Amino acid sequence: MVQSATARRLEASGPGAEKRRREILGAASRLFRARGLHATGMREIAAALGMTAGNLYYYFPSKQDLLAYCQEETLGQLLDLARGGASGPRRTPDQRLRDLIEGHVTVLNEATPGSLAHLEVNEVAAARRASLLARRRSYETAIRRLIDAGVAAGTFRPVDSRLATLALLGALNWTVKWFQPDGRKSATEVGREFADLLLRGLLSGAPKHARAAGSPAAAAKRHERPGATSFNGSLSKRERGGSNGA
Amino acid sequence: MVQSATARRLEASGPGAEKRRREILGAASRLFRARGLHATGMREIAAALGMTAGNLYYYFPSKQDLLAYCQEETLGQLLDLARGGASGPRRTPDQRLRDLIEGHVTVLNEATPGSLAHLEVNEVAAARRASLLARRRSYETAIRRLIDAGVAAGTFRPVDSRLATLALLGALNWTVKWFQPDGRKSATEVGREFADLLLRGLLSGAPKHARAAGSPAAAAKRHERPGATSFNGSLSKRERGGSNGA
DNA sequence: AGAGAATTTGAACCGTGGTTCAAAGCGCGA
DNA sequence: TCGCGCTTTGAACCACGGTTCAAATTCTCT
Repeated sequence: MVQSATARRLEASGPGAEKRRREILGAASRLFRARGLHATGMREIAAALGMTAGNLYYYFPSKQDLLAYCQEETLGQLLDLARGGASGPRRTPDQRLRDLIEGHVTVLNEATPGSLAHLEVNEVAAARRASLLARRRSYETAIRRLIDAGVAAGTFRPVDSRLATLALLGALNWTVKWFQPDGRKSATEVGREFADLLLRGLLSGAPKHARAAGSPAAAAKRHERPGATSFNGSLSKRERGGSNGA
Repeated sequence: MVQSATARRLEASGPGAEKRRREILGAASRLFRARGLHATGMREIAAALGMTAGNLYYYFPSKQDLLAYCQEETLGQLLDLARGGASGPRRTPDQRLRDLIEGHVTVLNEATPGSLAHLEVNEVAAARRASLLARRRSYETAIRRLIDAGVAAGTFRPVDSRLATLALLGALNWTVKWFQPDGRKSATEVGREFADLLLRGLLSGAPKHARAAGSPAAAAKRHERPGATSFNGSLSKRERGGSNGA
């Protein structure tokens, strides 16, 4: 009960310590994202920086903390983004939302230090999760308010801002699953197109939208798929790892 | 080298076997989704059905297979959906896309047996992953073609159909992260609103969109956040599990 | 009832991976 | 150069969880 103050002072007090921590965080983040959270071991993270597994524990108390800090980092950047747009002079909600979308994609896919998204939030322990969720909620609220403002101003159609926010965030966060730095488009470009897509939608001219007459989810009702996926197919037991593409 | 044909016949040949497998698959799927793939152990899945861990191996050769089958199942339903819409008489691309969106959300969030999305694809071993990725690609292509068709017909604005598909799928797949069966809206309702949102976008009237004059991602450049997240905060070591909310 | 197959059990095996720790290195001021 | 903290090491610890297996139980058909 008294070890906290004393025992903890022993760890990482030097000048380069903070920088070192950034490096570790960076490597961890990169690996988490590339190979998955559970697939990356502490030894692996350490090896990526030419150091030893046990040495990591001189800078971070646990893997959990590594993950938590990654998320805090990213979340911090996103919140900065949201706040930054808010402080600007008089900009319309749609302009601000555009920038936010573009920035979001950029932060998630190009930012160097901690690029791990909200993904895997439930992997962090309860105590830390609470803080993360609170900040995430804050970010989501910011977006939602922006949409509400747009609706109030008449710029946006009257929509369920909660759902719209969720749809928006889904599209944006999902980018980490497929975006490739050496792909044909930069993160910022993707962000720009996404903004356009989400704000203007797909439809072109005056919507001659007749409510789909057919049965919408009727096809989904075919649950009884006879022998669709036979279980007795060839099953190669055991097989591990390998490189994972996008 | 000769065990395959012989040894495997010993497993699960009875009449109720197939039904049993469905049950297992269902429980696994439910748990995977609720507590996360790695958080759910075989013993847990077994316990959920009142059986024993080792008993599962009488029906499935490995946890990997459990996961793979879950994904195959879901993917199969989605492909059915895509094909179903295609076979219909003369329906416009936007109508078909609407239905597909609605169906997608429904399948992912209400379907009983295997509701695990494309998520976690890289968790399955190489051999099986290949098949899954192929089918997933097939599904994505179907959507993309739908969009292309819509563009060709003039119903949709000229967009990068690849990006549009990705944005769409992101929004849809992300629903599994927040959707709650006992929430205020059913999966189908959510799907319907999403369809509307994605097809029509947020903007209302004639877009008086002046290209955002300000610096778009300028705020994102603030990487040097001074002491924003101090690392020396209180760090509670060790802490495990706990219930995870959405 | 009884034989043989289908199913289930429970305990043990075992690799993996997060974590700890005492014993070195290393750097720098005195 | 000596000493003293900051760092790093490497090996070992240990629990967790997927998996195996031989024995026990249940089911079914005659």
